[in-house]
Amino acid sequence: MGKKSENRELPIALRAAYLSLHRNSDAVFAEFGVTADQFVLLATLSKGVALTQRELANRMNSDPSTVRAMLVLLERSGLVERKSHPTDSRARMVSLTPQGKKTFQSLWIAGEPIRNKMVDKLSTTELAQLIALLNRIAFALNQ
Amino acid sequence: MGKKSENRELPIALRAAYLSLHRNSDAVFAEFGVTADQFVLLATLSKGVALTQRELANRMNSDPSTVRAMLVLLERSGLVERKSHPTDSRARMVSLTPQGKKTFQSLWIAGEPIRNKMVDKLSTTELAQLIALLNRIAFALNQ
DNA sequence: TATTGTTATACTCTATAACTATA
DNA sequence: TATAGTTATAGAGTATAACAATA
Repeated sequence: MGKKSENRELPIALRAAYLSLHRNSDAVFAEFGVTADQFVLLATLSKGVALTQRELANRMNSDPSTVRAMLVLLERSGLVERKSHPTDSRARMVSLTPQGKKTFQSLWIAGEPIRNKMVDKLSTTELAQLIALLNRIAFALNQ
Repeated sequence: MGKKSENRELPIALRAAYLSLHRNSDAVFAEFGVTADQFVLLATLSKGVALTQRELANRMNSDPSTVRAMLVLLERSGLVERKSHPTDSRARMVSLTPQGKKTFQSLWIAGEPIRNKMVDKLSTTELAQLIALLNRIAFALNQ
């Protein structure tokens, strides 16, 4: 069966593509003192309103204690801040500082060549297919 | 442009799919005392002949010193062994021990539900497309 | 009772740079 | 000179479990 035999290749191909993306990102963001994973956190915050640490962890597919460790580092470098939640005094609202927003803009521009390199050789249709397939896999794995 | 706007989504989708795979794998392999990344190393060795540490690092898309750290752990748990290279006395040949081969077989079986979950909802064509697209992306990022 | 976040803790992966031994 | 591997070192992400405070 074709399917069975290629079953083995998918995890390897997925890993190779992700690691390449991760390494390229780390290399490009290093001059800003930011890691690829920290970029993801900043990008998540950049989308809009402040989030609780738990919401942030959920959206990043990460763990609350992992996110906390990252936030401590990012707070230390002045890119994020944590304020008390208006109604739930257990929670803390995380948001980008002005410097964090500025840095993120630079990071976004610096990362553009990577994003372009990924998609330049793909047609519009292929890109949409790829995203859809990846989302289906992630969904299936989380069931 | 459709392409430009979805440009942003691809890294996120790739990361989400990979992290789901990684977490599922870690969870399943934990009872064997093996991590997802160690599984990849063992799988690379299981394909055939012994490899030098450098070759192993290349095939795993990893770094020689990272691989060394992993090998130290795997040697300690008795799953791999390093013998001197027959002609190049600088190099060391890494291979699975008998116990390593046995454990890998168990790991391979234990991981089957994960691999199946990934592909069950995909047609044969979609699976082949996905693998091909991922490989193209990895290639492009390494240029 | 359940949930948010913190703390303590530990492990793994990652990678650079300096080093040795050899090719 | 270049290469294989080691060592030292450091940092970053990951996650579990126990805990306090609050919902």
